[in-house]
Amino acid sequence: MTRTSRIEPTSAEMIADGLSRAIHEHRLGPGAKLGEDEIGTIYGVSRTVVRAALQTLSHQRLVTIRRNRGAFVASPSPREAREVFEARALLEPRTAQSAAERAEPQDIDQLRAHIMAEHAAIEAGDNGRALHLSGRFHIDLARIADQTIVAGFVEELVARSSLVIALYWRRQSALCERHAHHALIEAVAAGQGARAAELMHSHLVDLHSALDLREHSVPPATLRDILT
Amino acid sequence: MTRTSRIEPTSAEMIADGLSRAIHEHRLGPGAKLGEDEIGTIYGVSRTVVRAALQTLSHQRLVTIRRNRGAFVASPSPREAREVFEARALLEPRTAQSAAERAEPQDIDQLRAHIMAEHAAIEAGDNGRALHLSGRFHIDLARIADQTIVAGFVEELVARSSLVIALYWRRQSALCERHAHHALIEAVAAGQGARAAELMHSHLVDLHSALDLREHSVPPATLRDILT
DNA sequence: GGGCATCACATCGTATACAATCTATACGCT
DNA sequence: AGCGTATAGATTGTATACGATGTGATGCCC
Repeated sequence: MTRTSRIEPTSAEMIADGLSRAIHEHRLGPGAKLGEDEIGTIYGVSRTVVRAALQTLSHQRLVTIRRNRGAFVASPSPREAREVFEARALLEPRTAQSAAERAEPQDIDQLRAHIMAEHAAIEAGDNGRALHLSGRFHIDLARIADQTIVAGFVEELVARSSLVIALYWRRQSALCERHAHHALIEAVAAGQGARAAELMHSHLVDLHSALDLREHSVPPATLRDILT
Repeated sequence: MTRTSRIEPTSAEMIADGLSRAIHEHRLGPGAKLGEDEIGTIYGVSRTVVRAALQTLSHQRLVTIRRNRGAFVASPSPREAREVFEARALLEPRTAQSAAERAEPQDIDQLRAHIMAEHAAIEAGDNGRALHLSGRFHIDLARIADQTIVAGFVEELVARSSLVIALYWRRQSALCERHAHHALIEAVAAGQGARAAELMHSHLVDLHSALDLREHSVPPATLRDILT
């Protein structure tokens, strides 16, 4: 969610947001074609605006644009997948630590609300939404840490993680997350920076180890795309 | 330098690159207006393409786009400036360490070549180019570390650092850089990861402390912009 | 003379039109 | 039949046109 202006979100931003959410919630999978005319018709705008939105998503690495061929939902290679989690393991323990050191009571409330919504989504069987909220938790943590720039990086990495999970997730257990996030909140609420960092690190390692990074388990939409 | 395709760089990419270099080399200062028509005339393309280029730069945070007002070279606030160097201090020691652990002889040669070119630029009094090369040094180090994603972040941060330096640089001494980069190469060449990380950290702290982050020392190009 | 409304101009935002490129089907050849 | 080529359709890349929104100046009123 790249929020450039606070009020009146540009139409291009709205479209980018819509597509972004669809990708996050796995309604659009890696490799899906994003035709300009098609999207334009759906949102009732011209291709000009759609192109701007697709370019935005392309810069966030959520979408791959291939010259004269169009835009597709990105499908990260195993290598990219590994790097995404390496980068997160580098950044997020620090944001968790800073968050623990600076968190105000209202921040804690916000985080707890997040977790509750996440649990609700899981109960309701809405896995897409649960995943989305789970990501937001990490982003909000970075925001609380009061490090805008790093928070931006984390946001991008979380988005890409969603694609990685869509491609390489091994088991369906989102349960481990519950405990991890809960323990994190406790540490943050208690102002235990070092512990928060440690918990975040092991949480990310857990996530990483739940991936099966052997060759594409699910080959992208069309076989042709791989060979092209 | 966002190199999406290896051959045939898109016209939009060429324009973005051109503007990017101009900004890096301080030929375009923070606050400078980037009119679409003006740029389009210069490069001989329509506004459509220019807009795509400006959007790219905007996503890299090198340019700020204000709705219905146009694009301007970004002028980072003191807070942003601080965060840029904080983020670098978080990322780059690690890339330096990895680089030291993985560097091949050819990588060392490349780094040395960079330094020599940098010195040459300084001797020639071409400060803009020297600054640009100095930035490339950090980016190449991240590349050698074989961490594409983190390297991308570093690239963005280096670019933004260039703006920060344009706004907040206190003394004109680029001499300290010489020693710092030289020492870094030695550590990398010797495979001393821990030492490389340490050197990188203190190098960045040095850079940061050479800034004067009290209010905008140099008000942006047009006075009105501040008041708006 | 200072402040405010109004108007002309410049610039941006979006839609549309045309050209370039790619995809896919159909045809002819070996 | 298999394979390569040609042609038609679809999709993207770029340019142009028009409407919307700011910018700056002029002129009026106080």
